[in-house]
Amino acid sequence: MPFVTIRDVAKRAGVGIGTVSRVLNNNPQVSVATRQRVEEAIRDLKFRPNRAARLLPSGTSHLNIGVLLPYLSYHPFVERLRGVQQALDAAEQANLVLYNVSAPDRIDELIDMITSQRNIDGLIVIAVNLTDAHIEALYSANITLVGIYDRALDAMPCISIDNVAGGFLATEYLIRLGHTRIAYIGDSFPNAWGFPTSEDRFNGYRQALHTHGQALNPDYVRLGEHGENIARQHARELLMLPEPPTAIFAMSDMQAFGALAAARELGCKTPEQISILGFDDLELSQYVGLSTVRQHLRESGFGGVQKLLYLLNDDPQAHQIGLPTPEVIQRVTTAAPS
Amino acid sequence: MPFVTIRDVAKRAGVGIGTVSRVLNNNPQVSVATRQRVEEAIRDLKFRPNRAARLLPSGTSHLNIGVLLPYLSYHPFVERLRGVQQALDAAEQANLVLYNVSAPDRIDELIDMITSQRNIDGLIVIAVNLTDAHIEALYSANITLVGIYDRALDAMPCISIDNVAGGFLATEYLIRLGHTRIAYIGDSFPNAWGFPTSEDRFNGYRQALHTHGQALNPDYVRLGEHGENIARQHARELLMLPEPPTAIFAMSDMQAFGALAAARELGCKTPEQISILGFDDLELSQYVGLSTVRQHLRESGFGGVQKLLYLLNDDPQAHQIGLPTPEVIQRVTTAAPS
DNA sequence: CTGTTAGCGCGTTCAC
DNA sequence: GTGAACGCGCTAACAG
Repeated sequence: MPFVTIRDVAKRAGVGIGTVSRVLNNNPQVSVATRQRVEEAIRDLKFRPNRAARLLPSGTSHLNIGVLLPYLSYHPFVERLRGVQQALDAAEQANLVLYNVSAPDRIDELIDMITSQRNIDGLIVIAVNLTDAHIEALYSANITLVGIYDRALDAMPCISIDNVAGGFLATEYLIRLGHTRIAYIGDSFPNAWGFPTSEDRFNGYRQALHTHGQALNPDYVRLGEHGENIARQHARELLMLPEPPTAIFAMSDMQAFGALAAARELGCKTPEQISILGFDDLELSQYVGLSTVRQHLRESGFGGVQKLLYLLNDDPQAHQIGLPTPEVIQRVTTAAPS
Repeated sequence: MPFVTIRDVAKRAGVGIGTVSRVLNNNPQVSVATRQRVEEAIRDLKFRPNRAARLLPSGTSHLNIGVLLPYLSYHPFVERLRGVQQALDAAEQANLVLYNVSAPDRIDELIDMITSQRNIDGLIVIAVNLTDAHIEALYSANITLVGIYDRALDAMPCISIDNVAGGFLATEYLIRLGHTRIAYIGDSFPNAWGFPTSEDRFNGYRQALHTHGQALNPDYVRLGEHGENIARQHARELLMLPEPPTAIFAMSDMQAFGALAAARELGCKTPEQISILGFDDLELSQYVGLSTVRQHLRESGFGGVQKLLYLLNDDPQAHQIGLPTPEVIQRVTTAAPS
C-alpha cells in the first residue's frame, strides 16, 4: 500500500514540507492558522509519520533487544524476564521487545517474523529449543544471540546452570541432614517443549543417592505434568505409603508448594515429619519459608543482557559472564529426620 | 559518536557500497574473495547496519506498541500482558515493547525516555497512574494511548472494570447463598501506587451488605499489605474469632489462596465450615477450584490492543471495545452455610 | 513565519 | 561480478 507521506500532507495543506515537519514536532514557530490547516490535512489523509525515516537524520541508533520465551505464566521464566528488564533499564541503551511462543510448533513462524522484520539487534532466548536452522536464520539476519538455558548449548553463547549438579546438591543436602528415605517429585520427561530440566535434576538426585550408597526406591519417584496440583497429589500418595519418605525433593518451588499443601492436608508436620525441598528460589518462596535450591533466576536474565551487550560491542568480557553455582537456601521446611 | 557506515566499510575493503550491501543481505552474487574482504572490514570497523536506514527504502512501517506496567510478578498484570501479547501476535502488524516501572517515583524517567526515544506508536498503560503532565507529554510525542485500569479515566481511552460493582456482585452472591457473617480481606488503602482496587471492592462489599440489611462488622474487615501470606494470617485471625465468619470475600485470588491455606491449617473445612470467594479468576484458580469473580484479565489485554489499533486507524469502532461485566465463577470453595 | 535544499544510511536499480 | 547513481520519508539549516 502506498503510504501517505509528509509531502502529500504538504500538498494537501498548500504548504511546504518543512512546515509540516514543524507541526509534527511541535515547533512553536508556526502560525496558528497554518498549523490548523496542516493538522486538518494530517487527519484527512490519516497521515502517520514513518518512524524509521524520522530517526534517520538524528543518527541515533538505540538498540532493540528481543526476548523470546515460552509461557508468560511460568514463574521461573517471568523472573528471568524481570532480570532482563532490569538490566536493560539500567543500561539505558536498549528496548525490550517481547516475543512469546505459545506452542512448540509455532516457533517457525515466530523466527520467520523476527528475521524478516529486521527489528532487533540482539535476541535473548529463554528456554526455547531452537533448531540449527532457526539459529542459522537468526545469525544470517545479523541478530546476536544469547541463550538462557537449563543446559549449556554449543550453538550459541549461553547462560546456563548445571541441573545435574543442582539435583546432586539438593539430594546430598538432604542426605547430610540424615535422611535415608528421599523422594523425588518432578515433571515427566521428555516433554513437548524438550525441556531437560526434570531429567537433569533427577539424574543429579540419582547420582547423589548412589554416591552415598542409598538405593533408589522407584516408589519414591513421582513424575507427571508440571503443576502445583499434580505435585500435591503425588505428595499425598507418597505420604500415605506404608513406609513414607522423610524428605521430598521437588524439582521446582511450585511443586514444592503443592507438596507442602499435601502435607498440611494430611496433618503431616513440616519439617518434623516431612522435609520438603524445592528448586528455583522464586520470589514467593522466601515468604512461604520454603527451603530450596537457589538457581539465581533474576541474575540469569541480568547476565544474559550483559553478555549480549558485550557481544554486540565485540567485547571479550562477554565470555566471562556466568552464573553463580546453585546453592541450598535453608529455610523452615527442612530439618533432620526425627 | 560518529557511526561507521556502509561507506566506511566499502572504502576500507576497496569496493563499492553496493557490494557491501550485497554481502550484508546474503546476496549470492558476490565472489567469495570480495565477500571475505568485506566481512573482514566489517569486523575490523565493528560495523553494524542502521536499522532505521535499512527499513527506509522498503517502505515497510510496522508498528511498535509499548506496554507500561508495574511489577512483572503480580499475576493479574501478567495475565493482562499475555492478552496484549496474544492480540498483537494475532494482528501480526506490531511488536510489543515492554516498559516496566519499578517504583512509583520512577515513572517520570520512564516517560521521559519513552517520549524522547520516539520508538513506539502506541502505548498500553496497565494500572500505572499517570499524571496529566505525563499524558500530555505522551500525546505531544504523538503516541496513542490506551489504559487498562481498575477504574475508568477521563484523560485517556480505557478498558476498565467497575470494581464497586464487582465487590457488590461478590458479596451479594454470598448473601444469596445464605451467609450472614461475611468477612472482607483486602489491601490497605490508599497505597503507594494509588491503586483504587481494594477500596472499590470494599465499597461494593459494604453497599451489598447495606442493601441486604446486614450490618458491617468491623472485626470482619482485614486490610493489610498485599500478599498470600498476610492474607493467610488475616484469615487465621478471622477463623479464630469467638464468632467466626461463615464466608470470606478476598479481594484477590492470591489472597483467597492464603485464606484457603489458613483454613486448611486450622482444620476448617472448605466450603462446609467456611466459604472462600476470590476475585480475578487467575489461570491458576481453576486448578485450585477456587470460586471467584472473573474479571476477564486476558480479555482486557486483548481489548486494549484492539482499541489501540482502531484508534491508530481512526476507526470509530474503537469506542465500542469494552469488557464483559464481572461474573461469579462458582467452583468448590463456596456453598451455603451449614 | 515559511519554502527550499541538503543530507541521514541503506537497498535497488542500472550500466560497466 | 561490481561500482555508482537515485530515492526511501524525514529533519535541520538556510534563505527568503
